[in-house]
Amino acid sequence: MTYDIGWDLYRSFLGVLREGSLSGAARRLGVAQPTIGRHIAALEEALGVALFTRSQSGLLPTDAASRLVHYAESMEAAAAALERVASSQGPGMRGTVRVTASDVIGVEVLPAIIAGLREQHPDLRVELALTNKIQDLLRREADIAVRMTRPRQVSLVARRVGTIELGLHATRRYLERQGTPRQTGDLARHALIGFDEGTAFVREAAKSFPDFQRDAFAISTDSDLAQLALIRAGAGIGICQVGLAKRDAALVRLFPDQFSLKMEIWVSMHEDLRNSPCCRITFDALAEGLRFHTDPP
Amino acid sequence: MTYDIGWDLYRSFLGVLREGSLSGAARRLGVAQPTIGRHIAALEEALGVALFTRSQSGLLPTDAASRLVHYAESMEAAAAALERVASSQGPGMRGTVRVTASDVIGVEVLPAIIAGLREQHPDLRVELALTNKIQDLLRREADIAVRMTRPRQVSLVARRVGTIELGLHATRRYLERQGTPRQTGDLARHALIGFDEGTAFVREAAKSFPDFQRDAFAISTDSDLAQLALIRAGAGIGICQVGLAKRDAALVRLFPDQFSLKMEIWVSMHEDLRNSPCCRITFDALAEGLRFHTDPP
DNA sequence: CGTAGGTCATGCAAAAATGTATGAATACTG
DNA sequence: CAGTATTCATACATTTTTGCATGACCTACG
Repeated sequence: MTYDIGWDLYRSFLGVLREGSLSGAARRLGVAQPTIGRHIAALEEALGVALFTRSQSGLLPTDAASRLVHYAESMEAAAAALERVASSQGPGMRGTVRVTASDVIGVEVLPAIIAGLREQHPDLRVELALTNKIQDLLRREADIAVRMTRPRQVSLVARRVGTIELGLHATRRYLERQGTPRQTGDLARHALIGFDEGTAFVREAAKSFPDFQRDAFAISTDSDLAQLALIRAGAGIGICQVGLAKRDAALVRLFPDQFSLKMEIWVSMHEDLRNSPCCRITFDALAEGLRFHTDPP
Repeated sequence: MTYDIGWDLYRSFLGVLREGSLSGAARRLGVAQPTIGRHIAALEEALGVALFTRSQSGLLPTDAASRLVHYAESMEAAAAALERVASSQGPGMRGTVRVTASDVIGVEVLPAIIAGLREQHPDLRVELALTNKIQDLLRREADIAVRMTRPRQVSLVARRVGTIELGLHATRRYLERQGTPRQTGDLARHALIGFDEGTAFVREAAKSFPDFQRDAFAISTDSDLAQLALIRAGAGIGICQVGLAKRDAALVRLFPDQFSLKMEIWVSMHEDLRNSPCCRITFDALAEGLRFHTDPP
């Protein structure tokens, strides 16, 4: 039934969706622009559906095309997973493992763990996908996920490695210049660093802290990394992980009793991957490394 | 990263896995045999892994290849789902819906429901995949599943439509010839129709009925349809759905009190498909039709 | 308002993939 | 045990696909 449409057409389709133009997709896929154009035409012909409205400035996906994105992405994820598994065949601990985590964890915590892991296993490749969007382990968009929430899906092996505490911080230097707030109400007179839109979790959590609200923020960004960098640069007072702040002698924690937010850290992967030595050893290394970094559960 | 391996290679790879030979895959995919051979060679080259051991009688997948099957199947399922969604674009109730169910349900119950549905919506195509293996709705191997167990996966919409009772049956004619067993112990002297290997569920259920055990079966098959046909043909005494037996005046139920097994019937689909008119209307038609056919939950 | 940089579409040549035909080796079968 | 029907591999012709070059068009910008 599906044997008359070449799968390469779907690859080109996805490329055009990603890049928004035939030319862009051609560059990305390493082929010529007319080739992509012909692929799209062939696919539209085969499916009997218009996928894009052509224009000189690019191609705009139709509603029909938008409804098909997900499936093309599934194919891509499966192809990528297949390649990763294939790369891990052969003797020794060789192969590629794709790990997803949040920005901050990925930048501040994981590098040391991964470095240690790769020191022991030089043939192990690690792909680090940093995003706050939860990637789908079932679709194998990633092999291993480090997340702040308990995974709900079945057929995942998940381990709770510890908890991370968030707290209000600023640099010593900032506080010397601007004065140290004595009570939470004083925060209103300070440069607060906060979120812009924020995730559902963040918005919910913020409700508990009436002095740390959106309209009070002097600087707001949804990049957790930028918030951390701003705090470190002495731009003001913001929230970051207590564990990270402790490493940095220049950072001071404020109102540790009133401002405290604890999150569980989970490492999870698809249960099928238990038999994959690479994934398993990476899983264990992440769990152990994070256990060391975090507070006990 | 995955942009140097054409997806068509995976399609050929899957074809060879399915058919066990280059020639077979070529026939299935509608191309020539050397083409498939070159595809496999190219894929092995690109992945750096031997996928098959060649022989004159066909190709034997290596362990490495076996570990990759799943991902190629995922791609195939995604491609098929994409095509189905594409086919449902456009005005009116048009499109293709893939329904999976067990053999017996699919042969004895669903045809009437599907016929009625298609009478109302002639442009609706239905693919009926009959298998006792639970197809993965998340991978979109099917759009809608009719199953005897409550689906455990999240992100599925599931409706319990009723219960089905299984009981011991035989034809009136058989009983006239061989005599009607008066007590369950008499069954040992009869031609019992039962399962061969059976599923985990069946083996578990069978434990409750000491007189209906594997070593007592005169005829055994794992095809539920064959069992039903054998009962109808008067070959002996076997288990079938009470609802089906009632339709057939020639069938008599035995030991309705001692032999009774009730199963819940669930209709489920991926929650994303609620927005697909075709899937939704098929889902509703199946739920309503099955509700009519089954006993209340 | 003209230039620069981007887009897609088209004609033609080159390259690549495919198909056909054939050979060699194995497995089944009467 | 010979004959038939498989299989995969190879050589060569053909078709298909792709790439290149170009033109037409739109947008942005000085």
